Amino acid sequence: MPTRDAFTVLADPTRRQILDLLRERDLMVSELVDLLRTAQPNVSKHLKVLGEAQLVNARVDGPRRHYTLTPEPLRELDKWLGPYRRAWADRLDALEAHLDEMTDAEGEH
Amino acid sequence: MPTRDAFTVLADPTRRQILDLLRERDLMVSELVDLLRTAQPNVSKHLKVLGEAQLVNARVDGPRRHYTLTPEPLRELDKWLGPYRRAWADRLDALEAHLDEMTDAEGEH
DNA sequence: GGAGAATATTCCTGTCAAGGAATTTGATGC
DNA sequence: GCATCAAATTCCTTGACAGGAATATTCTCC
Repeated sequence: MPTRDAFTVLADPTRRQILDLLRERDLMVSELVDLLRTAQPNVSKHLKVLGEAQLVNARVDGPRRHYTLTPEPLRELDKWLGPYRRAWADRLDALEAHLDEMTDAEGEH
Repeated sequence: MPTRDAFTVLADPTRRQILDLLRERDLMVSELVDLLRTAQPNVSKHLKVLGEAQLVNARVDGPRRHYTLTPEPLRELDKWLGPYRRAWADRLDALEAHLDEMTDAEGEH
């Protein structure tokens, strides 16, 4: 099974919700089940996918497992986003320039 | 059909490639077909999805359409990423602190 | 208005992934 | 060792979606 890339993993809303929850604090599976109101096997399955993508890590504690967020892979996403940040900044600049131009023109006649 | 969110739209590698290409300059469909080496109908379909997600915009020019990147929706993604940036910065800080601690301990004996 | 170009749409098929139900594995305490 | 709790795995069904092939639309030019 080809391990899925970060984009694919994040496409699922339940998984994003899990990550959001783990940002606050570590949680064990049963806690996630309560918070997400979804069946335990599904939570486990999503955690497995997240684990394969290195986005979470499990600390074993007897029969329980405490899951921790390991956000490093998200830096890749951040990196991908970089050039686009520039792109939308440029668009904002262009918009501003355009507005300035209109204001100038208005002042002129 | 419920229009897909940014995460879902970006999960497809071909669509990301289209966005990457449009970052350089506007392109018409036939140019994208050449660059992507994929069939024209598929390109059109992906462009449609990207358009619904407001990630691209078409300028009509006779029978051609020039597609432009409109990166604004990506700001949402950037926003989602925000708290995680903090999270991984914290983790780096913790790591550094830990290394400092080890160095200190080493110096002490 | 007909031909031909550029692009969009439709139909079809295969694949993959999510969720439900049931079961299994693993660890603990008695 | 057995009952029990926590979590993982398996099996199944269903829906979504990407890609291919064929066709339809829309515009331009003569």
